[in-house]
Amino acid sequence: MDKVPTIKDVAELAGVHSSTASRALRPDTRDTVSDRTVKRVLDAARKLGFAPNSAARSLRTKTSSVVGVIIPDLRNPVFPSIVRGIEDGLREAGYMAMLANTDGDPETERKLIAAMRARQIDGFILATSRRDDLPPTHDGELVPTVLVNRDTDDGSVSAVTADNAAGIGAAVQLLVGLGHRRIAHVAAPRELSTGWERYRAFVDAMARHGLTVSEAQVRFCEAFTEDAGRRAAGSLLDDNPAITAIVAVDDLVAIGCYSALAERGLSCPDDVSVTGFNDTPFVGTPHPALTTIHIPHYDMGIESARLLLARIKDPGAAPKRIVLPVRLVARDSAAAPPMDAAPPMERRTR
Amino acid sequence: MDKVPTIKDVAELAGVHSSTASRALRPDTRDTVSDRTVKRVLDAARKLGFAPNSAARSLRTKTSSVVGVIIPDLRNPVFPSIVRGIEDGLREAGYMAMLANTDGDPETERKLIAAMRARQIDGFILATSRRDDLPPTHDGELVPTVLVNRDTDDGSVSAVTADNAAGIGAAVQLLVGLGHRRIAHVAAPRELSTGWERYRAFVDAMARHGLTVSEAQVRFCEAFTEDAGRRAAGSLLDDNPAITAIVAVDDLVAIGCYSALAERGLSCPDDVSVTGFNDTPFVGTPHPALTTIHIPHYDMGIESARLLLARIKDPGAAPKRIVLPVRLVARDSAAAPPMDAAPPMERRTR
DNA sequence: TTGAAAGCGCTAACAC
DNA sequence: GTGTTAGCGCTTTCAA
Repeated sequence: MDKVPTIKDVAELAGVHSSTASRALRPDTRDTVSDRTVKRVLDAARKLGFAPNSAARSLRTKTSSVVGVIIPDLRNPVFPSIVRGIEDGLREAGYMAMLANTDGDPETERKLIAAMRARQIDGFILATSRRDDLPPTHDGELVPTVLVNRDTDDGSVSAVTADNAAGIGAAVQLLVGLGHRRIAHVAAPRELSTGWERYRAFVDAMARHGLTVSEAQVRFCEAFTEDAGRRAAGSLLDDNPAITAIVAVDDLVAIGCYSALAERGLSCPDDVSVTGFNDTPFVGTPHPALTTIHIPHYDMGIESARLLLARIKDPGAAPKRIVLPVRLVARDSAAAPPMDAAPPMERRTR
Repeated sequence: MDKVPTIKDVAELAGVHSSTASRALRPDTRDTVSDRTVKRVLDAARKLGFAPNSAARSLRTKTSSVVGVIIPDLRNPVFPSIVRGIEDGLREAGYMAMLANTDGDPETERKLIAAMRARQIDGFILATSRRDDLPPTHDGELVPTVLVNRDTDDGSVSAVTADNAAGIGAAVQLLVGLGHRRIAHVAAPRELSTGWERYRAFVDAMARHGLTVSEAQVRFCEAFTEDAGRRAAGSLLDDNPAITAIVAVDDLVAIGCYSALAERGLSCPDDVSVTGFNDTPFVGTPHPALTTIHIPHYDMGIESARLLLARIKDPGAAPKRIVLPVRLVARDSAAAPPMDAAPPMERRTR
């Protein structure tokens, strides 16, 4: 009915000046005002249903309590939980999330960041970074930024990631323990830290078991999609029919491997074992249930929000990297290799 | 390095007054300025990398080109695609999405709406509404709002939904065609339009086939979750062991029905058929692959964004309701009832 | 402890 | 077609 109340209305009702009302309203300046006045102002604000106009506040303070969250595509099942965690983490502190998707296109990302900057955003959480990306700047000033799930090489930006090395290590160890020797890797693009780290981890883990990795054992696919996984695994299988196990960089890619196997009349896990990464919702239900590496999606979101809020408060602090533990989830897609495939001596050594 | 450029800097560089620069910069007022001046201003803006400060603009115009998107929980697999569609629909028009989750709590929703209002949001897309909800108001003024996936009874708010009646009708028809007669329904809460409409559609569809629905054949679960579905189906099965098919209100609930069946040593589809709703990603992969109703998630998002933008432009227009078509996706979870369960005459009539 | 005054960057009357 | 002026609602010196 009446117009929306401003701080002036509150001040008037409380019988003080608007600047005093402002001081009384904000917790951080509250102690410069007498208790009696604070109470009067707060009462008046409550009575009027006052909510500060954040545009006006932003204009003055150049802050907005809004954070930009940029991801490749929300439909990739890794992201919903991460974003949910971010939202919860931000909300605790009175911040909100502005969400946008890039489909992995750097140009779209650039535009989005610019558009969000113009909207006075206080910081960014990015799940889109490539290894060689620079942190976003605001006319020379670094904008507080945290990366989730991905990381950059130079380490100049804070990042929250899962322990890729441990995860891939666990997958390789499981397969080797099962008796596999000819293990292949379907990797993600080298430009992405997730792809690169997991690839490096694969090579290292294999080496730890005395196994070398030839080029023919690895395929880099162009994206984290089922279809890319299907094609990469197909080419791998065709060039290299002797492989008995595939470590996929990601669950979606692993499901793509299932298709490649099926197309060639191969059975998983009887002919070829497959492992995934992420423990995406519902990967427990396909047939066979996918053995994969669980990452703490939600917690990664929460942590990245906290880290960003800390950076916003203290932009000078050194960048921090948080690596969250992962866990092998053994299901049905990894089993012992077929009889004729494994070195006889070691077979079935449980 | 230099400060971030304001419209004054642009005006100065172009040799005009800031108000002229403002007019030249915005497409809608551009034609009140001479072509020569427009060009000069645009060049200056480009050279300086000028982006209008949206806080200042908001403060003046009371608009923000930001839309609030409020959903129950992003982790429910219906939402990612819808939200993605919304984001794409908004972006076409230069709008952005602010996202928040309520976990279905009306109080959280209320607070969120208030917080977003204070942030000068231009409108809301809500996937959280209960049937008796009122549209959000801004001190007496209705805030432009569109509902997605859900609807309210009074029809005062624009809404984009899937054709629930047709979907449930198709599921019932499939099951009846397969020979089922004792078909049960695991419904969602009556307070939600999705729950209520699908329940009504179930009763109607059964009637169309000459089948009446007793109370014992229906359970309302408290939420769209696997666990709620498991419990509801369990109680249904225990009270009513003769049923041969379950129409679930939703895929998550249907997967819960799988669990209830398994716990009782019953097989799907051999003993009991199950149908879902939504055709959520990956429900094609569990065992058995779920027969369900596909809804156009992404398009629902796009449409709701467009509808909201139209309402923002013309708040006076009558509320519009868009019902998008659905499609039965027959997979493996619905089959003919067991021999001894179906009326002999009609069995296996193809 | 409080008030006065200025100003963030932009847009919209109004005047020329 | 363009400039002048005022002001959106808030915070923040500065003075009292």
